[in-house]
Amino acid sequence: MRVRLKDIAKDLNLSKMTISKVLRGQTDISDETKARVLKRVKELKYIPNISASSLRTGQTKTMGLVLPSIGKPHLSAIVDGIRHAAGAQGYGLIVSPSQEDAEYEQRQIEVFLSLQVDALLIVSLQETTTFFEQMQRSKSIPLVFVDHRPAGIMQNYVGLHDVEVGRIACEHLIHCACKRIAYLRGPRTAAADMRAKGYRQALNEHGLAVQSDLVVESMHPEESEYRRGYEATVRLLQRRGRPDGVMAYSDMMAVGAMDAAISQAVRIPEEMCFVGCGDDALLCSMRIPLTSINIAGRELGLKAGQLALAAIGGGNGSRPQRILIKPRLVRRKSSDGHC
Amino acid sequence: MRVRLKDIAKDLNLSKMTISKVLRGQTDISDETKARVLKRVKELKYIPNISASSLRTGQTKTMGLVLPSIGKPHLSAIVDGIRHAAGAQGYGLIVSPSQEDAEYEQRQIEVFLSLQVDALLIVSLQETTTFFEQMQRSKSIPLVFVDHRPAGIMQNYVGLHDVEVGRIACEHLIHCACKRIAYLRGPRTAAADMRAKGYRQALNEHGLAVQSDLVVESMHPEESEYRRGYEATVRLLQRRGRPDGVMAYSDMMAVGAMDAAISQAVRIPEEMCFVGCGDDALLCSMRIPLTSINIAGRELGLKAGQLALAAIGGGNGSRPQRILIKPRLVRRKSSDGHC
DNA sequence: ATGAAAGCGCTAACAT
DNA sequence: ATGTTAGCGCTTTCAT
Repeated sequence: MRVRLKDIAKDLNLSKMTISKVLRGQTDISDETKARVLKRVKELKYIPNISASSLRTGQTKTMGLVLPSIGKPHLSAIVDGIRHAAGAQGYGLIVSPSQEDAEYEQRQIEVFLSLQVDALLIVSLQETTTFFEQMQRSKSIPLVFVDHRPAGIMQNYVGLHDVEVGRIACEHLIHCACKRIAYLRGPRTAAADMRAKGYRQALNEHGLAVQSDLVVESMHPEESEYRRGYEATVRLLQRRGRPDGVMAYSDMMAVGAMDAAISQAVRIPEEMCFVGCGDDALLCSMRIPLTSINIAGRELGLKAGQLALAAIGGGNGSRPQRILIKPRLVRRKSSDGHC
Repeated sequence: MRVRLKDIAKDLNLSKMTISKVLRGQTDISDETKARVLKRVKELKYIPNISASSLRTGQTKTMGLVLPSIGKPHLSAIVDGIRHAAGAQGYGLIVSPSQEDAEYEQRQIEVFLSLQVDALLIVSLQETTTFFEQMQRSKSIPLVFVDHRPAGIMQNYVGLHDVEVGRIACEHLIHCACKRIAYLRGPRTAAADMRAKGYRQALNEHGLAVQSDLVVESMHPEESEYRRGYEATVRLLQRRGRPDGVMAYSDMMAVGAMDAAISQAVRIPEEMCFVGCGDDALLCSMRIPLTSINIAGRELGLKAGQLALAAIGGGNGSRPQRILIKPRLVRRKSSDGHC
């Protein structure tokens, strides 16, 4: 049987209350007993039963994070940030992947609720926010949406400043003296639209025309990102007035794009500069090291965690917040020519 | 306040006992009340408090999984398998990343124990197994090591049959009529040694000599895998009697290796075949689609989950098991020439 | 077929 | 400085 407070108490001829007090750092205990208790607790490898204490206190000192998948490098940094924020306040973090399935996501959330987590962070797949509104009607624990925002959201949200992603990438290419900047834009999502907007803004602000045929949509969404980047670039290179700068929605598309250029003997970065997005350690260190937009995932996670903690502490007094993290550019060789 | 059994009971003029029985599918309840209860439970979005029930039953119907990182694609399939096994028996799964930190791993395990999970699955970073032995002395919940095995382990273990990884890759190249097969071997770990062993076995069994200069160690472990694969292959190509088959410890190394070959105008797969390992969807669909060893992560996870469940059910009667999953080859263009 | 009482391990509030 | 009592939400056991 697992060691309980009662066992330690009996062992030391004290009441379990005393042990409990020591463990929670109450001050009305003599230094001597405190030391004795701590010693024995360690020896016996006592591990408190959170279920029991939460029943009494209504707190588990644990936050739950639901995310779509375990395999995406970019989520890793976010998790790390959240974990750091949680740990700093003595909170634990438990995670649950929803396997890219919106319905499964809901079930995971229920698992967390039944485990009595004190706050819930969600990289959600839901398109709308109705499920969460219903949820908050019955039981209201702090809720923080991370990285992905369902439409019409009113709750806490910490995400990426997508307009800035597009703007920063584009401005960098402009500073690299690029005159004809192509954008391999990603899927038709709200986030992708924001990035395209940033791209256009940057061009405008620097007096460059937006040429719509330089913004390339994926023709075959079922293809790999690599191929999509590759083929889009092949087409761009056939254009009269070939682009001298290419920015892509993802690192993988950028890698595909660079390969297309290489295969046509285009020199990088002298003749053409490239910027990816994601700053994936693996992809950016291939062939020609790729300049990329770092999503600042750790900072994002940190902010999300802090927001959750504040909401736990602040009761319902604190109103929903919306925080956008600014990405930053990481320069590498793919754009280091004429900068 | 969250809805409790008592609330539903009051609402329906029943005792909370009756509600509890309905929820757990006891049979001594009239169909009519059962229907009434179920209806109301749904309407009120009742979510049971696992903390409370576990206190009584000693079970949370939840398994915990500790893994080094959230960002590795290969772990994703494993998690999926475990989750599937768990779900099939009505168990929940919660995950916790240890951020590649062995000490942090131990703390995560304690979080799970204090949360009262019914079983623990671990992709461990520990080099030895002493921490776990101590742990099991005080409180013995089922423990399953997954994918990575600390030295001298006596507990349940489900992992990859690493010898087979090396053998299958090598045999495939042999069947592709390769005569001089190089191996870009990975780190100096037990798993990597096993794979090298499989490679040698395959050569021996097919009457090919093991040429030690065809087994390449990473010279600069601080470099990216891509670069290591690239540079190793450049050196191999300078060799008198250049290899006609290359297998690599990872997909990324194989991609680097192929790039090196391409840059020297070697035709793939006509002049040289390549096999990677990991079957990473992204990497294998680049440039020249890469033949790779699929780690069968989902099956691995499934088995691990089932083992954990069996251990929960079987009490301590069931003795530690060791299960090795056989990988399988996924053919793609990089080795599809003269097969 | 339904319900009352007791108790799981812990802690808030109140003695001593 | 230490201990007692009661109760968190649930389920086990035993009535009714």
